Amino acid sequence: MSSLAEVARRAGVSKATASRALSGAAHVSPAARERVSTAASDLGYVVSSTAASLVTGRTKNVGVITPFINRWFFAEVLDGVETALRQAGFDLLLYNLGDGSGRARFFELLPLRKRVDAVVVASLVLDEPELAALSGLGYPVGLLGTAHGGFLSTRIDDVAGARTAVEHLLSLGHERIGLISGDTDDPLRFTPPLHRLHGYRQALRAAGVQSDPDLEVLGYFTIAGGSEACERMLALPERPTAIFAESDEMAYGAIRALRRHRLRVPDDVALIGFDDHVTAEVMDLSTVRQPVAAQAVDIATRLLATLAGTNGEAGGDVVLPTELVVRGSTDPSRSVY
Amino acid sequence: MSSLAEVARRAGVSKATASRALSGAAHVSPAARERVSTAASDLGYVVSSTAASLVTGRTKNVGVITPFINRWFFAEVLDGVETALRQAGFDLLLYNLGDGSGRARFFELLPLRKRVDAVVVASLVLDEPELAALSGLGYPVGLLGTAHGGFLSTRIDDVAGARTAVEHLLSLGHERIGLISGDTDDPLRFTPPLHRLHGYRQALRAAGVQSDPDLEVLGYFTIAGGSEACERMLALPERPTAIFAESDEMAYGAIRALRRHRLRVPDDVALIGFDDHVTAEVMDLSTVRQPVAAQAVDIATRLLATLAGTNGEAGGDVVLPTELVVRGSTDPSRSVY
DNA sequence: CTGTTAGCGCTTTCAA
DNA sequence: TTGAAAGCGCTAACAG
Repeated sequence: MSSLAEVARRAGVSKATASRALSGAAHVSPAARERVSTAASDLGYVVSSTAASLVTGRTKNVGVITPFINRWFFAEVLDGVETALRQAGFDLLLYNLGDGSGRARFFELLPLRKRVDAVVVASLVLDEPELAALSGLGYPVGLLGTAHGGFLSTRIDDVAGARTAVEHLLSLGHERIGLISGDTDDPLRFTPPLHRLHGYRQALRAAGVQSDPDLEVLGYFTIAGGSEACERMLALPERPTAIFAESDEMAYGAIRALRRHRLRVPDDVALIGFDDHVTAEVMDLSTVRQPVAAQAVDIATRLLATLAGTNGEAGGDVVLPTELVVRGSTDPSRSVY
Repeated sequence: MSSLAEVARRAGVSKATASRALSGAAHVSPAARERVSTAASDLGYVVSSTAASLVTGRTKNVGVITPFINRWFFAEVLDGVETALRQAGFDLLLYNLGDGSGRARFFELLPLRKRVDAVVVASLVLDEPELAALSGLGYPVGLLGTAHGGFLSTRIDDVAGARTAVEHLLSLGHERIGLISGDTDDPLRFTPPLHRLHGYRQALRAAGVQSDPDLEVLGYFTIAGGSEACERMLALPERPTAIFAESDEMAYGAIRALRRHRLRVPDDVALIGFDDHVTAEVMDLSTVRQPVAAQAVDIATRLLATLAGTNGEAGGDVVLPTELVVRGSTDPSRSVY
């Protein structure tokens, strides 16, 4: 592997000039620039990012912290962030928390210290010590899916999205509407569970519909959890005529449970999810679409702008719109089957 | 951010001793070791990986190259690899090719040069120049999903897996079996399309069933492609009684098409996929399960062992088993609905 | 426009 | 067991 010194020697210039030419800096004669770049390509030279980082203090790496990777939402986020970073010449360093202990270890050790220039936090609700730890790093931090004073953030309005879903069911004449929810008690989880629950209750209240605690069942944001939650609702003395699941994946679980009970969707029970998961269309599931990749690109781009100093005081918190997508699971006339 | 020099000063030793103590090297007195580690934690010291890399030549980074991120298979791979790397104290640098031009740019620039110690290639069929470029890097390379002489690899037997799927349909009495395939013409794609096609044909031949080119339809490994492929088969003068889709996602597309035509699964057309995608169970889809995370962990672990010099000549190519999973899409008696 | 010089923070001989 | 010193490859003043 050739070094800058060899390139400089071959081009007949000093290391400084070679460095300037290669980095596209000003004050280099066209002739020198030309000879340097020829020498570099002849030698197959690549700058040692490690040596460059040591002197500049910048790594050209952005750390991305996720609670999971193998879930549709996070994979989509990673894709969006990676695309934005790659375009700007940054590398993506992936930190997956995996579970509670992984999370604790991460915030204790902060393995990304001195390894990144900025951090993207994907849909994690951070507690105060965690936030403090991240701030203490001194890097710009971008939050995706949540907002917190002083941090850059991009998200959707989960409350409004949930309200839209429930209003759709109400407009169809349903009043006994079940909710398959996430866990709001665990303070370390995402905000969606909390916000989508609020939206659900708001919509019912606004419509003058009495809410029933029995109809709010925990589904843990998984297919299996959604299935069990639905089963529990179906065991009620008076079962719901419609269900809002806080995620499409929980809605899939509900579909399974409903089919087991030989109940037809939407004739016996109407169903709407949230996300517009990649398979929602084939499942013919009505849902509230959220722009995942767009959120990822937005936060990454703005973080990069901050790093480059070109942010120009652009607002700290961006809220992207959601959209109701009506399919066969609430409207039989739209059923594709 | 404190430096090694400050730690050394605070502990009353030289930088050399501090470095040795911190890295757990031998020849350090217990007393010195103790004082150094106290000083380090007092100061909140973290080694500058960048400076360390510059002198050792090792980065503690592993590059992972993927064609996509936002597809179930690759997200699962990333998760497995990340877990294995994290455990060994390595960071994961993500390189997503995205498309043909991204791929070309990647192999031309090789942006991971001087940034990683090893490379994992996830389910990409590399052509000779690409393979040469990767080899030329001088890093250990691990292939996931394919094998190539001289490289470490972990994969499944796609031919055998496909054969199993088709044999299952044959055992059910089907003879007119359609195939929804991937694109075998594009030399830059995965091997699965090619291998699963072979398995399909092998199984038919072994059973003495005449294969029909009209029944082999391109589905491009997407839901939409699977749907269109199925539509085309249903338009044939004599439609198939069973379909093998080379991926679960294409099978989902087929389910959609079949429902549109009011055909029942499996009564009118039996259907089997490949992968055991996370939603295959809720779709009640029979399939051939492949251990994705296990493949990822295996290749990452062995790559790390090679790096550590502890590989001990462990075989270069590991083939993990697949498993037939029978559900309601081929066996009505097992239907969960 | 170009070259000289001084480190960035660390590991690793080599000597003591 | 410990320390001094020499770089790893590069960038960024500072002169010229």
